[in-house]
Amino acid sequence: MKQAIIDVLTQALATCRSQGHLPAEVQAEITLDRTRDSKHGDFASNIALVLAKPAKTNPRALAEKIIAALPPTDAIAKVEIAGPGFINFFLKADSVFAVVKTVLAQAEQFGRSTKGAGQRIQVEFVSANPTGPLHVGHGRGAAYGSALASVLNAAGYNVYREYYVNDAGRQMDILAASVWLRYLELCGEEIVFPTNAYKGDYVWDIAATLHRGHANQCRQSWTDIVKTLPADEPQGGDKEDYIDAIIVQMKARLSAADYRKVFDLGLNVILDDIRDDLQRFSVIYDNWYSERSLTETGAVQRALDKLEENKHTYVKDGAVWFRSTDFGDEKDRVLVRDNGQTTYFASDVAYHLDKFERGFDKVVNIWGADHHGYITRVKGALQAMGIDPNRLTVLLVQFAILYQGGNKMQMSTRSGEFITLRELRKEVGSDATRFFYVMRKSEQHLDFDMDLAKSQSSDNPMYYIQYAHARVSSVLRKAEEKGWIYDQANGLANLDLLKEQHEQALLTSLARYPEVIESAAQYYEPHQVTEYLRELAQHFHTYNNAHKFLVDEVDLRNARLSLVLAVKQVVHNGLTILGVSAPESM
RNA sequence: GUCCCGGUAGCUCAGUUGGAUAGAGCAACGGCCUUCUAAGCCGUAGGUCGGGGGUUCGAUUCCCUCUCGGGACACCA
Repeated sequence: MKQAIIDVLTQALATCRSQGHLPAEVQAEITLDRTRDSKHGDFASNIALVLAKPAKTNPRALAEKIIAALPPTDAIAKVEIAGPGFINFFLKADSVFAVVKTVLAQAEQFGRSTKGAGQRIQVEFVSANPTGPLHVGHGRGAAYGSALASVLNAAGYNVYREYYVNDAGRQMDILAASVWLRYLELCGEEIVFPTNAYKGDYVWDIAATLHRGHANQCRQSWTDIVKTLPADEPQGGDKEDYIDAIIVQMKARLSAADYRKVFDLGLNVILDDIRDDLQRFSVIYDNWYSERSLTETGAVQRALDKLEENKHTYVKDGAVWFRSTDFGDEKDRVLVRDNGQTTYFASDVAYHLDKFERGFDKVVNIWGADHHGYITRVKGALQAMGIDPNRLTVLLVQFAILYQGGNKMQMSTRSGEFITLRELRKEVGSDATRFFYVMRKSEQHLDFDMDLAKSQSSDNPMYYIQYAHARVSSVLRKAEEKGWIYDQANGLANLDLLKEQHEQALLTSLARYPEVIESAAQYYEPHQVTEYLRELAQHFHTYNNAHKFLVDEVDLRNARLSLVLAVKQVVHNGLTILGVSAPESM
C-alpha cells in the first residue's frame, strides 16, 4: 500500500516536471510516513515542503499542483493539503479491510518481502572463545544476532549464520594449562592454582574426564615444575609471565600428542556445551568456522602475502606490521610477532578475506562493545586487500546489566564468578530472556530486570504480547463450546462491518507489520519488532475489553473472528522472528 | 590524552531516520469483573527532550561547543 502511493506520487512529480511546474533538474526522494493523527489521513508526504524552495514557489501552491497531477487510484479516497504543505492521503475503507484477507491468505508468509532481493548476507555472532560456558554478556549477542538474522531473512535476504570458533591462540593454551593443573591435583599433586588460570568448576569436570580416561599418563611432578617458574602475582610477580611459563613447561614435558589431547578435550567439551546451550536458546547456525583451520589451510599466509604484495606491511623489531595508520587507525598493528607466531589480528584478516572470497554480498559482524577499536583495522585490512570495506558492517552490542531484587549482579569470566546464560535461561525462561535481550537498541546499555522478566503480569511486555495470542485461541475455544462454527468466507465478505474505532486501529496496525519488518531489517534493529508487537497487543487488548467478539449476529461475529485471527497470525509471525514462542493458552 | 556509546516524565525506555499538539510501560492517584482469561481495560497527574550556539519553512532528530555518566584504547584472544 505504501509503495503504491509512492508510485503515484512519483508519477505526479513527473507530470509536474513535464508541465513546467517543477524544474527538471530538481530531484528528491519521496518520503511517505504513517500519520500520527488520523485527522491527517493514513499517509502523509512532505514532498511539497522539500521541493518548494528549489521550485521557487510556496509549499501549498506546489502541493496543489502535485495533487492535480495525481493519477486516479482505487485505493485512495481523498487527498488533502494540510498545515504548511503536507499532502495527506486517506485510504478507501476497502483497502483498509483488505489486510485481513491478505494476512489470513499469506499466514506465516505475511510480512515477508523481497526487498533484500536474495542478496547473500552473512551474519556472524556470539563467536565467544571456547574457554568456558557462555555468560549473560554473550546471551545478548546470541539473541540479537539470531533475531537480526531472522529479520533479514524475512526481508528477503539470503542469510547465512556463522559462529567463529577461536580454537587457537594463547587463551586456549591457558585453558589447556588450567585443565592440566586441575588434573595434576586429581593425580595427587599439591599445587597452588595460578592467578590467571581459569577457575570455573567446569575446568574440574574436564580434568576429571581426563583423569578417568588417561589415569596418570599426563602426570608430571609439580615440585619439579615450580622450580622453573617465576613468581605469581600474589608473590609480587607477573601473572601473565607466570601462566605463560606454565604453558611452556606443559608443552615441553608432554608429548605433542598428549598436549593436543588435553587441549582438544577442553575445547570439545566446552564447544559442545556452547552448542547445546545455544540450541536450547533457539539459536541455530549454518556453520561453525574454525580459526585453527585458517592456519592449517594456509589462509593466514595467503592473507599476509596479499597485504605484503600490496605494500601495506613492513618489518620492525623483528615483527611484521600492517600499516593500518594509512587507513585511519591510531597505530600500526602487528601481524606476526617477533617469536614467529601470527597474531589474532592476522587470523581475523584472513577470516574476513575468506568471507568475501566465499561470495557474500554483505557481511555483518556482531561484536561486544569492547571490540570497537578493532573495526578500523579490520576494515583497513579489507581495503588494503582490495575489498570495499563498506560491504562489512560491524554492529556493537553493549553488555547487559542484570538486576535482581533491585541489586546489580556482577560478573567476571576469569575469576569463575559469573552468571551463565544457562543459569539465566533456567531462572527466567528462554522466551523472556530472548525478548528482554532484544527489547533495546543493541548499542545501548541494557538493564535486564530479572524479576520483571519472570513475572507473569501485564508489567512484563512479553507476557502481555503472548497473552494477546493466547486470548484469541481462547475465544476460538469458547466459540467451539457454544457450537458456533467460524465461517471464514463469510467473515471476509463482511469485513465492512468492522466500523468501530478499535477495529480501525487494529487494521492499521496489521497493515504496518510489513513496513516494520523492512525498517527493522534496513536499520538492523530487531527492537522495532518488539515495540510494534507491544503496540499491536495493546490495540488488541483494548478492543477485547470494549467489544465482544462472540456476538449473536453471524456476519459480524465472523468478521470479528477474522480480524482477531489475523492479529493472532501477525503476533505469531513477529514472535517467531524474535525466537519467542506463541502459546495457545497461558 | 584519543576514540566510541549514551543523557527524553520520579524509574525503564520509544520516538516512523528533519515534520503537524514529544509518546508508552512501571511507580502515584481514581474507576471497571453476573461477561470470550482482570495475565486485561479506562481515566487523572507528570516535560526547559543535559546546557549553549548554528544549519532551515520546521530540530528530540543534523553540525559545533561545553557538561555529566558508561566503555574501549596489547607483539591477549
